[in-house]
Amino acid sequence: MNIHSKQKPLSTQGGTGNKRGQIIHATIRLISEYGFHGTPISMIAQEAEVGAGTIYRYFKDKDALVLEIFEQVNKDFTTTMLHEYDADQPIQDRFIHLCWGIFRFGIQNPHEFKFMEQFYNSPYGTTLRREKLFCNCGDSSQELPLDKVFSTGQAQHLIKDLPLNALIAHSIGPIVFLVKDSIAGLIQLDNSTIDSSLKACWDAISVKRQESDIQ
Amino acid sequence: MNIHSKQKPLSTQGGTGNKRGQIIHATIRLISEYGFHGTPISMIAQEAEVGAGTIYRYFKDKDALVLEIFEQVNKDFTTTMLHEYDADQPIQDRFIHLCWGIFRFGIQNPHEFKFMEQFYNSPYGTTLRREKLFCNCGDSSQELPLDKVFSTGQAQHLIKDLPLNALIAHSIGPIVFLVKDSIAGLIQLDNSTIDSSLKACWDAISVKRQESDIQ
Amino acid sequence: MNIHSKQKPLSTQGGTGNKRGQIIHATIRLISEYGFHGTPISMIAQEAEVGAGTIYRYFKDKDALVLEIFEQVNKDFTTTMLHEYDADQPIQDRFIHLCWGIFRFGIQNPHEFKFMEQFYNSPYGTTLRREKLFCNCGDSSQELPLDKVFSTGQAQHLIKDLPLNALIAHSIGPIVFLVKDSIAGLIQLDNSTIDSSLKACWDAISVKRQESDIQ
Amino acid sequence: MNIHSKQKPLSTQGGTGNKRGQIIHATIRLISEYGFHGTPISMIAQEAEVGAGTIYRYFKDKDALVLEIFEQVNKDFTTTMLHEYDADQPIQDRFIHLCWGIFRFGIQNPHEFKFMEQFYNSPYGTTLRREKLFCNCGDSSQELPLDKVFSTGQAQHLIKDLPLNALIAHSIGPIVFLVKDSIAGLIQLDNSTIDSSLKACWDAISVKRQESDIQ
DNA sequence: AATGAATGAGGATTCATTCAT
DNA sequence: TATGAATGAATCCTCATTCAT
Repeated sequence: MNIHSKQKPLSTQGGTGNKRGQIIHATIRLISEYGFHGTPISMIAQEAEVGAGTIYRYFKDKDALVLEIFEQVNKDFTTTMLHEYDADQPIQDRFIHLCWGIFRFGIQNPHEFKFMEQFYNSPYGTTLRREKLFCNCGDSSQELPLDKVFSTGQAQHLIKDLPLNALIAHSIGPIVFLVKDSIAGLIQLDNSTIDSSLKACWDAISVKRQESDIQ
Repeated sequence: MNIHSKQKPLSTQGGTGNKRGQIIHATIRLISEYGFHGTPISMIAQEAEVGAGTIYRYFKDKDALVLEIFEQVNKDFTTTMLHEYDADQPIQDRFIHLCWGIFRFGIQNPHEFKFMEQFYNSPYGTTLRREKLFCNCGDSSQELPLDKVFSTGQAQHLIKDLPLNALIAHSIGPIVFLVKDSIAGLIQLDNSTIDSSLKACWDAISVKRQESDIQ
Repeated sequence: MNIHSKQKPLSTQGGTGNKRGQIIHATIRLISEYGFHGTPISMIAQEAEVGAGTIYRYFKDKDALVLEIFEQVNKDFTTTMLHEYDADQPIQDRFIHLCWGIFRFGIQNPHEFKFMEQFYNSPYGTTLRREKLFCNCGDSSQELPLDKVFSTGQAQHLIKDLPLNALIAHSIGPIVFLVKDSIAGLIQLDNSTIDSSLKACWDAISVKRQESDIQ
Repeated sequence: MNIHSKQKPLSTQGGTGNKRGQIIHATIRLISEYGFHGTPISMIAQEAEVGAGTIYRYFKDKDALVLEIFEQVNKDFTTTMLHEYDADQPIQDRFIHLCWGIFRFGIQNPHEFKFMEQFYNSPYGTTLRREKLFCNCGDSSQELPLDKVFSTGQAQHLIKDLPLNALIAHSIGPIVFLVKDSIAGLIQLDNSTIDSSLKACWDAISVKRQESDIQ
């Protein structure tokens, strides 16, 4: 199976019913394209082929709709990253695997990816970040896998001694840019391009042990 | 003078009057925080301590206001990047200089920086990108300095043979992430952190000449 | 049945619902009195006992509301004129019949009549006239019954050889004035007054056959 | 001198100064075209090449501006009608003379004519009419010349025994229609057309003495 | 006297949300 | 349960009027 093959979007697997799924999909598609404020409930209702009032049977209000979708999409995102992930592999392999997951998710779920971007660049996102920082409420208490890779890699002196945020910036930052460009049609993300990009990411964060040490 | 020292925001230097400047600043501050659609004209008027109608004396409508500010901020951004830039320096120095400029601009003009981010993540930004791509109208015909560095660096086999978009992703992507984190208070961007981050960016895109060449 | 007896205004017969009819009636009443620009949507909403937003469920915007009403009223007007009209009658009878129709319509539908006047004296009306003149688009291609009467009457040398516009001016001009005066309470339009007015109209446009014939 | 020859508009002869005249002319031109509500003060100021505030030096507010202009135009209108009027002539000649005046005024002062029309078809006009009716305030107490012609003509059994309003409707109604059509370019009002139209007006209101006399 | 920048009340329109069916 | 008509608060924008210069 190729990275570009279509697959049933994760975000509705396990949904409680059909209408709910239709609403979620419509919301993702529309918000990913027009943004939160550019997407009226009426438009969602129409795209979902559902009455406007029906949306309020499933979600308290527009905020709740978006928030709930974000959490679902975020969960799906993590799931994709962790698919076939083996924590016993070497650090570099684990890093590459996780980053591949981001590419996979973004390419296979462009709407969901852009939705997340919209979300992070909205007041929601800011609020969420702060909450994640200051109170460890929610289920975000568990250490994220990438963080684990970084801390372990640093302990093994494979990864540079940069702040965690910086390591994330140097690995996820480029990928986000690339996936967005890919969705916008500005770049063709074939496997070799992805491979060399991931190599570049690794170059950015890894200690260049090989050159001096080995020899 | 330190990177963190405050300075008069560029975007109003040379403004035609006081009210106009107040409006621009208020808009930048508010949109950087709440986004375009989350910032009503009335809120701008209040923040600018100006009547709502006054805004329309200076700008045709809300779109024109935002567009004009974006163009000004973008110009200021380029100016900051190119400050004391010397195209005769070695590629790596030029790369570092330009990237430092981004950090400088983002740290000294956090509102402007977030404003630009909001802009690029809105339908405006999408449109703008497409226009830049398909028609080389406007004054965007001149090659951007970073692009020049990349193409020159590639010609000298100093920089990896990645697509231009990918090179940009690997240099600007991390910086944008870091500046945003810095503005959000999630990381302290002191000079040494910036230096090591820029080193990481260079590692990502540069050919590791040393290893192979030396031997 | 007397000319002055009230009757259900034509313009809502066959309306799709109640609210729509309320909106139309309120609009006609208010615009007939205060004019297009003197009648805010909020006033229409209040008069129609309807939320302001409701109006936009039925009409795209204020222009569409007015335009649609005008077309309906115009249609009703024509219907009233042509009621029991017999094209086989002598010219004078046909002329009188049609003009009586204008009186009937104006007296029984004073608001609609003044609405039409407002419309014709607004930029809408001017535009409409020009369109009618220059392109025979729409369904205005069919000759109006009064025009037919005039051309036929001229062919029979019963009606003066004046330009069509002049004939219309001499027949409709006085009637419009009279109906407006009647609505304003400045004149009592009983049947005998109408009869003698119509006789005057006929005198204005008809060839005085009698005199010459006798001699 | 031909009816179509240009002449200095009456409405500013004897004005107190230049600015005032400019304002009045601009207002007439613009309101005649766009209507009262379609003509902002700012537009008048621009057309008059005068500061917006200046208008308020000469007129209390927009209402006063329009009202005052109307009174002036109305006075000019009467003046035009009465120009070289001889109350000792036969009734028909006097009638023709006065009606000719209306044509003259309308053709030579199309903006003023349309302004008056706009005025009469606005709430102002309605109000004015009522005031004219119920209280004989203002200087409207004097009998209008046309009224005098009608009453005298009726006394001489030359003019039909119709209500005064009806006589006005049958004489002014057609003329107003014709002048409006002329201004709109829908008809060419040369002298012979005007003559025959006035003949038609006379036919409408006059007793057909000839027929019966002959017998 | 003349100006036109500044104001804010008021107008058109949108849209999240409710509720009767 | 599902609907979509109805609502009115909130938004963008206009424009009559004021007032400092």
